[in-house]
Amino acid sequence: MEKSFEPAQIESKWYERWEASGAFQPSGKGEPYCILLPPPNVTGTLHMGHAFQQTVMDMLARYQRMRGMNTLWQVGTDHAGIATQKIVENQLAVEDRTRHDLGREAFVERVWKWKEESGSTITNQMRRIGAAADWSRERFTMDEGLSAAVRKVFIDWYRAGLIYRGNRLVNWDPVLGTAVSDLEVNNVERDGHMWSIRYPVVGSDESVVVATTRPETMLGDVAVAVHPEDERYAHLVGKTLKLPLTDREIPVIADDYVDKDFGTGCVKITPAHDFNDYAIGQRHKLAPITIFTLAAKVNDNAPEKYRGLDRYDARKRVLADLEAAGLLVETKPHKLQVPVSDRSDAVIEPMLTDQWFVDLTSDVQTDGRPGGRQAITLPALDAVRSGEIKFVPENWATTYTQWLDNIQDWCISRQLWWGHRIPAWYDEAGNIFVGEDEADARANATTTPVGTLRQDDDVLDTWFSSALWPFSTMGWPANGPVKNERGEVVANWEQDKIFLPSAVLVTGFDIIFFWVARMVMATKYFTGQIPFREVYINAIVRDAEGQKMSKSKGNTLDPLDLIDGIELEPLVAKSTRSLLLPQVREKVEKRIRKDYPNGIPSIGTDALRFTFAALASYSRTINFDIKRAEGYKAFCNKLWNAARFALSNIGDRAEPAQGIPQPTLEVNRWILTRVKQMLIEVEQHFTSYRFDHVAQTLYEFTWNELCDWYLELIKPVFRGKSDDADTLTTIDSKAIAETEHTLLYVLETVLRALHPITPFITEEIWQWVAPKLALSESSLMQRPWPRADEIVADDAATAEIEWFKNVLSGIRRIRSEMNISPAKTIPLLFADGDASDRQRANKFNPAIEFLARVTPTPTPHSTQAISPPSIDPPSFIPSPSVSRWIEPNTQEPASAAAVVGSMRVLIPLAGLIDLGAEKTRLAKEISRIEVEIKKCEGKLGNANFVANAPPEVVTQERQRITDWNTTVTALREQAQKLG
RNA sequence: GGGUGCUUAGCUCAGCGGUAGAGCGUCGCCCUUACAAGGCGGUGGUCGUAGGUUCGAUCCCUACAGCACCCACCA
Repeated sequence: MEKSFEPAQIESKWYERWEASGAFQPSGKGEPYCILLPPPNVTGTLHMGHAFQQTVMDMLARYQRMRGMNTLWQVGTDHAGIATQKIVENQLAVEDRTRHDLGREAFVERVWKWKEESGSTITNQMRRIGAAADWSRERFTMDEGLSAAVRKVFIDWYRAGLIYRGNRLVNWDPVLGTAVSDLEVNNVERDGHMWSIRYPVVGSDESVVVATTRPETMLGDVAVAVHPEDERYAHLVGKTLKLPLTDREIPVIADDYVDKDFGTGCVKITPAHDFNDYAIGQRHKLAPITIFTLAAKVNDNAPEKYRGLDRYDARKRVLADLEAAGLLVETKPHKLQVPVSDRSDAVIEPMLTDQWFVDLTSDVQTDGRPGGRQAITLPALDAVRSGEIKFVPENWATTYTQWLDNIQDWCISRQLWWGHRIPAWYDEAGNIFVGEDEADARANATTTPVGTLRQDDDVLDTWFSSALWPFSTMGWPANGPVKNERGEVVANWEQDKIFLPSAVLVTGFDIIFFWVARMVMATKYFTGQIPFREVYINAIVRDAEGQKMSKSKGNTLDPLDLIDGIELEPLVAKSTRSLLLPQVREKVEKRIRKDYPNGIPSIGTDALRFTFAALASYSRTINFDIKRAEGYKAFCNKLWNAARFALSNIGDRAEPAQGIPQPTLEVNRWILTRVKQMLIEVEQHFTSYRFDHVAQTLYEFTWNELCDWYLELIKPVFRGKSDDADTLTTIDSKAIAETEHTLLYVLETVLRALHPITPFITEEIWQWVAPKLALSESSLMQRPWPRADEIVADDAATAEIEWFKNVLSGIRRIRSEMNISPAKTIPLLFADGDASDRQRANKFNPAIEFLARVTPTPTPHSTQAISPPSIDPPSFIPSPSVSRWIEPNTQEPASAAAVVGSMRVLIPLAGLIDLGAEKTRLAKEISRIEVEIKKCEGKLGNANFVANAPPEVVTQERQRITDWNTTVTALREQAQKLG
């Protein structure tokens, strides 16, 4: 093995070997366990959020696979309608062309070409994270198989009356030229104005004043509304107003939507460009007047002078004209929420257009069939309410159910070219025909088509196909095997439906509505099953200061840069490349030079994954700090070196050790006990998705138990090995053999337990370890998860080792506090204590001498052969009887002391220790314990405590006070001896 | 307006009814033959505020304050 851990050297080889071995595919044996990858946008590149989420999925998949589950991690990518179309349109823009220059067919072909060339960026990056996903089943939402599912779902829902086409007010993105769903609109606070405009009453000197943030929409006003109980305006209801700047007259209507106390209490009503106004217009049967084109320019319904103006130019003109007419009463600054398109940042314009909708709100259809609420929404709601689907952390269930309780119909048509084209045709009379293709649509027609049929130009919302992911990827609705474009079988519903429901969905809270809810709806409806049993909502990754990562802030991190490391200059270059504004570029560059003066060090995949695991508590954000990742790289190095230590001490065994060790030495029995506890905890934490605790448990075991203690404690055993083999007694070689076996077993077990988090380093080390244990598997990936119940715990051995650790810690503390060099050998004596202390001191003497650098006891017969030990079972190595013990009532040298139970561990002061400093140290220790004793006495002196607290708590408290008293007595005695 | 979180050591976070923990940082001593990406030891917290429940509250309840995020919004 190399001297230190070099991730780059070992990561490159293992992934390909694993994948080639078929280890990523379902074994076909055991209980099905499926994880669905939220298909990333095919346009995407891996960011920290992906890396985190995928690490979580990979840990689960690897863990369950080792546990013997028939594990499928289903992967694929999403066609991402708008995002992908935009990329290719941007390419065309460079050539000074638009998609319309190419025409639909050629454009779509070009997008496909782009997808073939660039669409696997993100999946290749996933491989660098170590994702053990089944790539042989990789799917794309526009695969033929998945497209067939989309068509069937659309047609079935249409025929069930659950999809309808309607002329409705929708969120229109005038830049992208398409409708978007409610979810794709963000409300952004902007500084604007509130304008008050006077509308004269026809045939009167009176007038009303309305307030608006969008004065240009007055051109489309159809009424002014007041509250029905507003006495100020009661006499005007039913009267007519002169709509300024136009030749139209509009009524005053009464509607209790109006808030009497807001503004003037009068609201202008523009049903064609405002959702609330639309509802009011419907209630009062007022025909909406659309005044904008789809590009948000004023149309021919407005007076001529405004036509063709962009909505913001129109606003200026309208205001100027109102001002000139003396009808602009007031202008004041006003903060308002502006609806902005998620994809283009364009301000959304509500527009009346023909669109397709999924009914999610009606209870019963006019013909008596169940409406969308009954058929789709409520089953999705019940799946979570009933607990059939569980959210982790569970409070997200509230978010889910509240959204479904207030859901609107889902606008599924998009005026794009890239996507699943809607399987609907229109005849020349405007009748609708839906089917797999034109022939099928005709065959299923209920009316005779008039003239030729023309297919709907629109495509479906990207999320429509994502909603089907849990069953479309399993081969639904085909009867037999589904093949990809290369002719390989990727799914077969008859076999693969065992993976439905999947075990857990790992995803971000931001797509609970977009995706999670819709998968439940569609999967429930079409398969009768839930799509997944649990939904683990992962945290959002922020920077070290808790700020959102964004390119314009310059605080993003590329997971691959963390893995590979990157020099400062290339980092600056790549971080500023896509930034357009010079001042932003400058700011970002400055920040990067400040944050990473030396670039980013290479952390390696394993350390990055360990960091993600360690951060994955139930908190909803995690702050990623490179410092932390560097700490976990150190952990990897620690593990690496522990393995080197083990392997170099064991050397080439003639015969490999096999099976689970049954050692007799306490130190070995103790570490096995600790391994058992560690495994039990790790399993619990996996079950509850507490990856932070999984990581912490493994970290602490590996570092604080295995490395800090076990490896140190067995050094005295192995020290015997370096001696001439002839001088070893039988017991020595037995002790060495069982220790080697235990060490190998423990190391191999911890490698298995760590493998889900750090697959690369564990595999690499395992390859060195496996031959020495005669393991038949060729890869750690094939090893079973270590079972805690195979290991026997030994509490007695644990008590022995705890005693020993206390003695050693006591000596170390004295050394440190008294400034005795760790290299200096010191004398050691024991006093007081009981019989078991004597026995233990005797037994552990050689280990104490070795590990605490203690002067060996002069043994009268040191030249003679070592006598057989009187203790059974043998300890580290057999020990001659020692003469460290100070008998009662004998003179003892002035010493520094540590107390273990009732025993005093003494280091004689002569020449080593400052008497005054030792007195101070003792006094401090005594007063600390006295405080504890006071606390205990306070509790036990309280009759209510003794009467009401659980008996075991009272017992525990009594035990504590006894222990403290023992310790403090010994300390006081020591203090007194020092004078 | 409705909802959901968070507030614990200098920083980032666990803990959650019965002795306040980790990592990083910091301080001291050590290049001790697995590891200086290391070892050993130390420092550091009246657990946001105020009440309540309880024998006992960082933990449960109530109110308040501050900070986030989500949803819906008054023209």
